[in-house]
Amino acid sequence: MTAQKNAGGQGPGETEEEACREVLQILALIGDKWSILVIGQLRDRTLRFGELHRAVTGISQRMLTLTLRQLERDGLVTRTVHACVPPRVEYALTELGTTLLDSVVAFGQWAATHRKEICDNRRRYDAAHPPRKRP
Amino acid sequence: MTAQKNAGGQGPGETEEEACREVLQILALIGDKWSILVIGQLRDRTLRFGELHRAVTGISQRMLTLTLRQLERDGLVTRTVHACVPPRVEYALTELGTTLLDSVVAFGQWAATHRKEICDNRRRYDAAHPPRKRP
DNA sequence: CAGCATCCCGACAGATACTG
DNA sequence: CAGTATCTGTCGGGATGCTG
Repeated sequence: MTAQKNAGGQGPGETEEEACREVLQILALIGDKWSILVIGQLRDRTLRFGELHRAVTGISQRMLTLTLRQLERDGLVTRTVHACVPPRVEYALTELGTTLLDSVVAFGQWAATHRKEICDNRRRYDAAHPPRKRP
Repeated sequence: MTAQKNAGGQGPGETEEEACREVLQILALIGDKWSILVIGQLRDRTLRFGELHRAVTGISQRMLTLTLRQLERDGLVTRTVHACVPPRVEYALTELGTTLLDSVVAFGQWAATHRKEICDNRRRYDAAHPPRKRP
């Protein structure tokens, strides 16, 4: 099925290399510590900056801003400024953002399913490979 | 569906917080630039260290070693040393590793499908938000 | 061949202070 | 309230050199 293979396929002068890089770049998005957490918070309702800041425990103001900017840039969230005082800025998931979240959750299923197994593997490995002795 | 919710669920004294952290940690695994590339190379055959080094373009010896150690620790790949000279070390995907790859590929579908859309969004955003003027 | 040890640099996260 | 600006420390990761 070439149509399948070419879903989101390369453009005319585009190499597979380039496409691969882009995909990796997108994968990195979900590896990002904060992105998924922020998106997760926006799952079922729009939130204000401060609400997000409180909801995502541990994130700094700076990181929240940067993360939101990136998500906005990618078209995963919308940023709506209400012209009033005090300022009121609301963030919401776009449809694209929702589909991303769904996919990530699907992958999260894998992680949840194999979490224990992986942790066990780690413990076993660490037991078998003790931290260097210094005689 | 509580059974669903508890797939890979928490142990006795384990908080949801901790479980969440672990899942995030696993998600970070695939955000890692090299992990997926290495795993991808091992998709259909076992490879030697040098072969991997050549196959994964751009990776440094150091990063390849570290990546492989992490994957081995997590039980995603096996490391087999053949006692001969010159040394011969072979890496292969475990079953767990295979299921991970499958899941990642599934997510990769999402990325491939929306790649263009995201890139367009970025271009549009960058056009609308020119890099700061300094008067 | 496979891989560990060391040095080193740039990127990036956190804290803090200031502004529309 | 919702940011921006700046400084600073850390840390990932590349290059290099040495071993089993």
